[in-house]
Amino acid sequence: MPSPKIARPSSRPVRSAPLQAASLRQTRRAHATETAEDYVEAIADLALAMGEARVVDLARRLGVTHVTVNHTLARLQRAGYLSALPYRAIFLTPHGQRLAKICQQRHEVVVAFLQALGVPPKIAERDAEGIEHHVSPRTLAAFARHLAQ
Amino acid sequence: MPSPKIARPSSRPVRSAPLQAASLRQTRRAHATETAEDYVEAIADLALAMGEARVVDLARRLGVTHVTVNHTLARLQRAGYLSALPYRAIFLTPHGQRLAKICQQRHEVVVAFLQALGVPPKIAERDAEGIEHHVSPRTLAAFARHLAQ
DNA sequence: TCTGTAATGTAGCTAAGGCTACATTATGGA
DNA sequence: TCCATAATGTAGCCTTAGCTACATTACAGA
Ligand SMILES: [Mn+2]
Ligand SMILES: [Mn+2]
Ligand SMILES: [Mn+2]
Ligand SMILES: [Mn+2]
Repeated sequence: MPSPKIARPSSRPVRSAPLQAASLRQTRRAHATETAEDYVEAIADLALAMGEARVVDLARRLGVTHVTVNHTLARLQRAGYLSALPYRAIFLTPHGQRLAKICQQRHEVVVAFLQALGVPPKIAERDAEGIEHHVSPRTLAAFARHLAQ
Repeated sequence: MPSPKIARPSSRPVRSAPLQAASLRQTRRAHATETAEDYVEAIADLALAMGEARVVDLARRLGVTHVTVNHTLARLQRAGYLSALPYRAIFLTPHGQRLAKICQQRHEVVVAFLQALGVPPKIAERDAEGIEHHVSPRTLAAFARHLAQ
């Protein structure tokens, strides 16, 4: 063992090790589902806007190459979020549709909330794309409450 | 080419493909620096609380094994955030200290802001751990403004 | 009907960030 | 002084998520 372990001389609010560890675990868990959330949301958006979701459109919207899209779609199909046949459009399963709806709504609330705080629209959109995945139901409710004045 | 590309029959606010792609790129960029931010913040906290930061303490606080800590520390050392010698404590470089200070302050603002909205402390802490990395300067300023009433 | 080309798919690479299992070192206390 | 053991380090594995380069397919229009 190194040595002292004396009490901290600090004044800053120091989170306990267990709470911080739990928080970081939760953040990593959120990142693990983040890709699924963004993909199903984009697929639902495209289906609504253009009738169907194709790989190129997804690649354009997600800012990645079509190779990355293909690779990820295979994983999401294995996970049961969507179905796809070679050279055909992509369709959400009921499971994927449920997730998409939740994500669309949460996305809108986060963007609206940031804009209500005075954040410019494009910056609000940018920040929301990351923030949304770390907003718990309680926090989302607080955002909605604030929006309703 | 598939076919129609007819105008969308929707009413939902649909973000443009370029804006959404840019937002997602920014989110991925944030995730790339997120580990560095959490590590230097934890190292600064530990240095203050216990005089020095050791691998076991970091592992406990970050909720990962000491192997993961070692691996990541090697990368962060290469990136110039910290210095470490085998079997010795870890120290932040001036570069790392600068980043740590920014992250500590931002973290506190985000937590305080969520709590001010009525989010319970532990949930605020949990969500903040993820949200903080996606809060732009403009949004952080908006949070601070709201805190100052 | 045929075909040029856009869309889609595949092979194979990189890096980050996790892990278990095992090896090595440092040191507090007997 | 010396050693048990906690701390630290290393080897090697996995998954996700990017990429380039190249192969294949589908289909709109000539
Ligand atoms: Mn997102
Ligand atoms: Mn979104
Ligand atoms: Mn964090
Ligand atoms: Mn994130």
